[in-house]
Amino acid sequence: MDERYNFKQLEAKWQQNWREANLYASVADAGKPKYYALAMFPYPSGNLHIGHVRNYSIVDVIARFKRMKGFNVIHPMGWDSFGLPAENAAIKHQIHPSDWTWDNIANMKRQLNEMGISYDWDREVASCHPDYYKWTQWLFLEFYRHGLVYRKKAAVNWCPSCATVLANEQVVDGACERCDTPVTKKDLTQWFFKITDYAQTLLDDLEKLPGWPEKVKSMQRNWIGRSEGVELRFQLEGSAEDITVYTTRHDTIYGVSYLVLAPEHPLVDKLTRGTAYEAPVQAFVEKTQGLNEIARTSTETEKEGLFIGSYCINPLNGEKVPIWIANYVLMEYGTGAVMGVPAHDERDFAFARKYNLPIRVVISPRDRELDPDTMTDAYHDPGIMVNSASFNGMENKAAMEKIADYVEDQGYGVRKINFRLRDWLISRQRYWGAPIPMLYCEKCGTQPVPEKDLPVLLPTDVEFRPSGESPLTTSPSFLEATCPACGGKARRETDTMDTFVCSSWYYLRFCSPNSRDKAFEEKDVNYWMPVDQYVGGVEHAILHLLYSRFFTKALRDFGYLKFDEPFQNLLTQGMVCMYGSKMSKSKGNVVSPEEIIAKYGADTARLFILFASPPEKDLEWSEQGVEGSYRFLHRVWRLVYHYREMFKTDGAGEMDDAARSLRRMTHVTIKRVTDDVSARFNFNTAISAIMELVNACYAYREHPEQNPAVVREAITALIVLLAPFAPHIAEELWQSIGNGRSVHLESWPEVDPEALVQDEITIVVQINGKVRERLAVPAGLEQKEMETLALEEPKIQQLIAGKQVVKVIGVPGKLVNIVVK
RNA sequence: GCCGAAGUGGCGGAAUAGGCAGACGCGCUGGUCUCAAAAACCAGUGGUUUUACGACCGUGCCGGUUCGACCCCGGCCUUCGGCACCA
Repeated sequence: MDERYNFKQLEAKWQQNWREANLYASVADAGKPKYYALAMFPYPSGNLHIGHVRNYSIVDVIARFKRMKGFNVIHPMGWDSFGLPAENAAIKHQIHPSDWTWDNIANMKRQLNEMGISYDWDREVASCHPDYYKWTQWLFLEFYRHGLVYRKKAAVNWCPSCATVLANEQVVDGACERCDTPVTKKDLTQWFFKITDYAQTLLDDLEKLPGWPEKVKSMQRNWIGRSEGVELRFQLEGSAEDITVYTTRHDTIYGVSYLVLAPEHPLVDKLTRGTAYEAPVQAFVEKTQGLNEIARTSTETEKEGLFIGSYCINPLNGEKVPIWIANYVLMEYGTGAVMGVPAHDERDFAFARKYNLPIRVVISPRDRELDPDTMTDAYHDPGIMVNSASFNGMENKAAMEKIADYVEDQGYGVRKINFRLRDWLISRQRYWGAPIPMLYCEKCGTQPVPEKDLPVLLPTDVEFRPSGESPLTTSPSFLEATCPACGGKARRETDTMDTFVCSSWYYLRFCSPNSRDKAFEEKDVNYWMPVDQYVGGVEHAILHLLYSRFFTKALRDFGYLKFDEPFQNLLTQGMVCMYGSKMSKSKGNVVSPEEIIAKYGADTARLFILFASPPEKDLEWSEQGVEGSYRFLHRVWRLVYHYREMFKTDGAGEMDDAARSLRRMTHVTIKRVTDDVSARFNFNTAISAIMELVNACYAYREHPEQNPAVVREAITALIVLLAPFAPHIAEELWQSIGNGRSVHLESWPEVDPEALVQDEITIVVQINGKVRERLAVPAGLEQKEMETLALEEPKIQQLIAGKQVVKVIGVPGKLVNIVVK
């Protein structure tokens, strides 16, 4: 054994050894309990960043721990390798996206191996490989077959910089989530996944996920945005047509003083064409549409509108209601038409005041009367119905049900549940993605590519320059196809799929990565799935995690899966920060994992990152902290080195107090580390417990009488406990104390309850809740005896002298509190 | 506006079921070793006060429950995150 810890040589040695032994391969085995540990697979940008290191270190600890606990662990890794950066690099550097991507994958795989992460590389997948995207396309066709894919023309989000459309989920504050460019609207015919069919289930089943952070669940609830209300028809005056509005406040229908249409509403043109209102209305519509998404949907934007010259009839009270258009009504939500109730809605109130529209109170607070002329705010609290015909005097909450019943009975409208969630737009006008496997035949119309013709391969003869159209349109060989129905000429769909489609099912492919004739084998998937522990950044709280849940539910309904949630437990790891803000190239506060590993080694890097903060919290990077972890590993090394000879004999020594105390420490540490790792994923406290054991060993080293058996037990436990966190040094030390088999194949140590027993414990004596004295007492002392002992203590006697003891509270094993007056 | 999370030494953080606040690490101070330094090892390290023993204060703020509150309850403040002219 070397006297010094030489991480460089030892880490390389063991990485090679583990690879050659294929130590982390996983094989389905119905006789063993399985455990699926998964980190969100990365986009192969070329280099591992520190966030990856954190993510993969966390999952690696879990995987290694579960393996040692006897689980059949699957811990795969792959590449989310379609996407824009490859294409941008191709344009910039004249490299093919494929070459760029595969080079990056090779480099990142090397970096991951240098981290010592225990992946089963036999299961590696890359979403840009034809063997993978063949099945992405197959899934698309399955969804199509089941009516969950459709094509429609819609005003869609367009990112001018990325030159492609985006899903709603990819628009953040009106800007592209990738490049921050403000998104514009474009009318395009695009492919959609009907995720809205699953809105209710996606919402309800969040209840089945107690292992998910509340935060992520609430984000998904917000995004799905369920609301219960009523769709109500207003007859147009002097016409058979009507306008349907959606409202969640049908208790206020008697307070309607106007009706507002979205400027894009189809009736607007119809009602104003050829009237005096046509010109001003058109001007208004153009002005509103000129606004970008941010201005259009901001609460700050001044509410503006225009009367369009028509009236309709309030079905409940027969009143004539003027029809307006306004910038605050959105065509995309509900019916694109709302009723204006100024007395009870903030926006309507502001609008009515501005344009002098009547305000009628229909819900009155119990303690005062509202005066429409002097009100300064809309009233939206509960109250009593007024000015509402037969509903007067009712609680508005109760009236809501009654009015909904009435509306339905009279045929004025129906109860309606609305969702904010939109269908998922998956077409992308870019090259580096899975081609959408559809054909257009002049005779037969839209035709799916037959399964036997999959994959629809990406052509190589394409022009990458972004033009707003898919680069695939520049490849004649790709465009021309044969109609599977009539054998005539057909044209291929040239858009590719959103990369989130690829990442919505990769966790299934990991179960059967090499299956040639199926996306995944049912027996594999039903053995390994669901994922027991999923770990990744919170930035995917909605996007990837919602899409994956949708895929799993749909595939269950198609009959391919037996479960309906893909990820049992989810951990969203915190960001890695430096100088208080997230590491990013633009802020210039990045540290390179490669440099850290070169300087300190992978074990140090892992240890620091796990020790500095619990996994779900943000982590402040500190080079001094890294050095502390490095020092600790040296300290462990020297300790084992010091005791190396003791492993060459099997002699025991006398069990004196010091030996007993070290043995106790060993087992306390086993208990603490086990609890911290299994129950809480608090790796920081697990590591601190290991550090305390090391400190205890150093203290014991000074003791004149050494007990080799106790030392061997402590050191053995230390190395095994350290193995999930710092796998290389643990392996080296393990072998250097005479073990031939890998430490990573060892069983997790068991706590010996005998070792935890103490003869004497320290209790605290409080007077009025303040600690006044500490007493050493025999363990297991009865409450009464403990109280007596505390009261007899001279110092306590002195402190309570002359005072009246009101009460004595004894908590066995902990403390005695004496209440005095 | 609605929903969610957080607030503890100089710093990262601990306190797992209401029972010793500050584990562990960083930093700092002192010591040992050394010609010297580094490394290593040992000791100390919340604040105020005291020669000292000790005493008092202390977990964002105000109040409550309790023998006892970082922890539970009520009300605020601040920071971060999500949703938001969603009808």
